[in-house]
Amino acid sequence: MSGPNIAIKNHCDECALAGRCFPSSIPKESLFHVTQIITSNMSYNKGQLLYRQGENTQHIYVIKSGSVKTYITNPDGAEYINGFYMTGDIINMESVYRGIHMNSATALDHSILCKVSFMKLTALKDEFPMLANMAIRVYSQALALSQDLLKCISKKSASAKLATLLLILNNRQGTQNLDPNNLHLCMSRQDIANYLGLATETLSRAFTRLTESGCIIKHNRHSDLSIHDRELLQRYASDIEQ
Amino acid sequence: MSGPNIAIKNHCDECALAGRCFPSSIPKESLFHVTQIITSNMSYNKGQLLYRQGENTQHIYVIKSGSVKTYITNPDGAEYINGFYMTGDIINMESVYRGIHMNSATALDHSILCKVSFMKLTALKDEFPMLANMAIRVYSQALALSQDLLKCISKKSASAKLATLLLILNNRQGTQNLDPNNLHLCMSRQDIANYLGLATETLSRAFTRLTESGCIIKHNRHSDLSIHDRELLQRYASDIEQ
DNA sequence: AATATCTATTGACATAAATCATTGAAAAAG
DNA sequence: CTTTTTCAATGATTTATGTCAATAGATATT
Repeated sequence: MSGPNIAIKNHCDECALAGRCFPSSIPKESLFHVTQIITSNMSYNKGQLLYRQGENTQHIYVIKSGSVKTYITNPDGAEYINGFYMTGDIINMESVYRGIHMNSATALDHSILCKVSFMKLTALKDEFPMLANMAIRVYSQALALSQDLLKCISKKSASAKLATLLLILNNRQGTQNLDPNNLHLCMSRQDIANYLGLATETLSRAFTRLTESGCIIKHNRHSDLSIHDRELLQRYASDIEQ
Repeated sequence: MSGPNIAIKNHCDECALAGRCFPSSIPKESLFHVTQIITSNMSYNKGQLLYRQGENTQHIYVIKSGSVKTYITNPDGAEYINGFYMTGDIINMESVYRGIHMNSATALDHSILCKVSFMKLTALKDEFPMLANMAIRVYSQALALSQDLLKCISKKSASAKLATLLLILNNRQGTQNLDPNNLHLCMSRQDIANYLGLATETLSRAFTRLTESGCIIKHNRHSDLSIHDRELLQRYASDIEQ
């Protein structure tokens, strides 16, 4: 769907993310420097592994389109979802300080990413000091986001957890949808359940509940829904409706 | 307790945290610059509010000693713990990008903090480029840490959650204790329960369980315990023991 | 030192969520 | 187009956790 009809630009000065990405802190006439240190438009299929926890790494990844989940695999096989990321997000920033992937990442949709060497980015930063400011702003935002998502999990009831997640995802998908109430769930029920600390069956019942109460309308079984009564959904999210 | 017998140094070149804090990326002879942009050794009593969510902010805080909790207060009054922080940690980094406190912070013990203006830090960074690298490393580490703590919450059973938290706290307190198995819980049961998404009673029963099974030994009712059977505690943490 | 207050623990019971089993719908494979 | 596989939803039952109530151990106050 997101393939041929969107013209993917190789150069940062033509990229749709321009204002939200690192290059925005660099003068236009110097942008070719950045284009040189990135591997642009890497394409990943749905379900494809981007990287594996424990491997060496020297890059951060910018999601140009699509979506990604990051997760930790325990020795005993259990999988813990760290977060869901989408267009405009930068992933693997937590791995910079040790140079080792702190978690694994898999594409949830067909996704296009840019790969930026943080070594080369550091070098470039000496030439363009604003780049460092940008990096810190991006990091600060990432920290805030990760704390935000935490709210979903510490919530009490299953419906409240799900309602909170739906509101956050809707808020994050923002202007990407035509209808601001539309919501696309790129991850499986199992991923969501895992992330919220619920059994898939319990999650399913929570979906049923939110649907039957009129909060949301499901357009198909998996991924497409719209928020029908936002206020009610917010009440569910704060566990006022039980 | 941590008062008069520990000599608190005002200058960064004399600080015990030297190697782990921002100034470590600056040549010794230039350290006086840093000392000028920090407000050092601010003292907070147990239970004292450091800052409140929503307020304007221009500083990050370095914890020189003591411990701090950060939390979000919902409109409906519910309190969600974001995390527990201790000696060497830097807090409020998530607020840099908007200049507004994203959460509130309260001292859990008598604590001594340094307050660093991030405006002035940015200015100084132009003079000492390594400072930016340090900042990014610190941010990266903070992100990794916040994801680490996430594991506690998404864990299944109450005992598993608690066991995971105890192991993480023990790991983080690290060399601060004489006995590496000793553990000091600076936060209340309610804070822990809130953080783990449990009722205080359920948490209490989890403590009893870990105690009766011989994983841990409690030295008093509240805060002091030691890990007696680490392997068993780790089994509880991965939910192998039910 | 005695009282009051707060916090943690324990017990009894209700309830939400996990588990096991089944059905049904959609997607993938033939 | 049919078959197979995968994934989501639902039902019946068990279990873990939440809730309400009481007790006991600390700390603070008088």
